[in-house]
Amino acid sequence: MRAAAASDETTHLADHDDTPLRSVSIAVRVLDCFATEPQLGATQVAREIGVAKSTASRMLAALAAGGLLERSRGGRYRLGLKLFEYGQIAVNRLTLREVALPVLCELRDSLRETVQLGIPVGSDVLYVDRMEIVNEGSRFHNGYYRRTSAHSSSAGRVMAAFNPVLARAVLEGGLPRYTPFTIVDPERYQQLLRQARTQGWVTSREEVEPGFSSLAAPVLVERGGSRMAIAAVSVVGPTHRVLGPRKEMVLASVRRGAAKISKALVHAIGV
Amino acid sequence: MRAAAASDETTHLADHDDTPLRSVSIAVRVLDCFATEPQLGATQVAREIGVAKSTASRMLAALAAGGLLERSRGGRYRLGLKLFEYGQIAVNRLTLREVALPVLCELRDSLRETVQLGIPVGSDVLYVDRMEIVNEGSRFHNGYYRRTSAHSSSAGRVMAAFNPVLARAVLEGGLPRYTPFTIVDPERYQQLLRQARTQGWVTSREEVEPGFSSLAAPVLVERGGSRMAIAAVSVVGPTHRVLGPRKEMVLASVRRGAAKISKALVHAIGV
DNA sequence: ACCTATCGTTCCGCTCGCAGGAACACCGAA
DNA sequence: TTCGGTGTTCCTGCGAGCGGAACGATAGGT
Repeated sequence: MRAAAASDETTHLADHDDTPLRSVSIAVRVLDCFATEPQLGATQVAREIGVAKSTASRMLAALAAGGLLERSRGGRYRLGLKLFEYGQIAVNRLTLREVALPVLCELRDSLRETVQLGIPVGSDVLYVDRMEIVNEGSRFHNGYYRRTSAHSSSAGRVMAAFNPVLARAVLEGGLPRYTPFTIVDPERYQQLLRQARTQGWVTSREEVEPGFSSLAAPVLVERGGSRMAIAAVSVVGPTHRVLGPRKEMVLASVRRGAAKISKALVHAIGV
Repeated sequence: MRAAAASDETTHLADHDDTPLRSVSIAVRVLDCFATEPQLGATQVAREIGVAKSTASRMLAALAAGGLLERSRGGRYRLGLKLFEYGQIAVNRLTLREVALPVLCELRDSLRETVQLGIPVGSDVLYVDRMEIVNEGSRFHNGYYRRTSAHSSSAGRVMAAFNPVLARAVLEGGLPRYTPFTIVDPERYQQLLRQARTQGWVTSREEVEPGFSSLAAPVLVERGGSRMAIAAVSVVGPTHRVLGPRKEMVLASVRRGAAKISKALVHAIGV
């Protein structure tokens, strides 16, 4: 997931030493630690990024003073709500989201299933919007809005089919396994991409989380003469509900919604 | 916001002079600039926080290298999507949100109006969840999830009624005017708080945005023998839809939902 | 097309903030 | 209580980074 330093870790500070502002760069790396672990102490952070314990402690205190981190009981730290606040500002600049909102709402209401809007980030898909419904009992708690590897989710795969940059990033990043159904063979994956390219949609049968499946259609924009995916609309729910008898109906709705967003984006400037 | 450290101690006007990690503290202040202005250049940031232009430029470059900022055309910067990603992680640790999710979904579906879940932050209310519906044409575009002054929104006022800390923060922070209907008189405000305390709910008639009104009920938890508001459920929409003939029905649903969340929180540990 | 005002970036030297190690305070478990 | 663990603080030298000025690039006014 941290594609930046994926190549070769090598504890000596080679990884991106061209860093201006050494302490700021350390601060960012401290923050990055919390992407995988919900809460951490000074010692663990120091070990993770390879600095002195005192340095980590000071850094944590400084970030907490700035509101980017918060203290939890036991002197440990966790990401602060200020990040949520700023994150909302960041994501709200996407006109994509604004355009997609009514379409996603309508989809959610007519299908009565959870609807997502994902965009490619590195070799992952980041869900920038999600319209939830109540799932009696079980819930899709893959974590809200977390990044997901683009090869296993339907949204990621359908975007890769229509986005060479993403496809290459996925293949270079490898295909980790999440469930027994996850596609991990690059050859098979590319075959699925070709298939997706011709049919214009993708399903993912319990490849991310057992019991849950999804299907997705791409949001396409004209870019340099060809149509490229900049986002995808996906519907996720218990397998029997989205890939069972309702599959054709759900699929038609999702494709129609994605197409509507694509069309609306033509008249919008920017992404 | 910075009110956290503004309690009383340390030096008088040097509001951030106690800084550990000077450059990290500057970096945070740079980020803070983007809370009000969507995109900024080095010169504006330098002027805003009072550092040399070169310093601001280096800081912006470092933050962009870390993904907290992104470059936009024209060499300017804006908040990066990584903040959104981390922000989601930060907000997902709130068990409040998890508990509230099904209730909010149900409210949204039965009322067919936009439903929000807010928590107090400083003297503001921060909306940590929002269930949207399609509002034909006009939309409540107060900006998703932005903080709102707690005195004018129904969620903020009902929380203040059941949360002395928030009430004091609001009164100390002043009551800015947003629309001709905004309550700006502290005396009148406190009277409304007393009224809210007895009736257990609050309405806000176009006090935040013309044409839109809301009503809210508090999420209460036992804290030190008395019941204190830690959140509020609010419904917002065009005035005639939420405060018109449907008002009593909407109000009953909101109060029932908030009570359900309060009850569910008793059996949950943490916040 | 020229010129100019203003932007963002880079260079450089002096300085002072900070990394690092060790000592300290503290908590929970054995 | 002891002990291994934590987070925090104190100190010092050294080098990272701040500020000022110089440099290209860009845009708008003329």
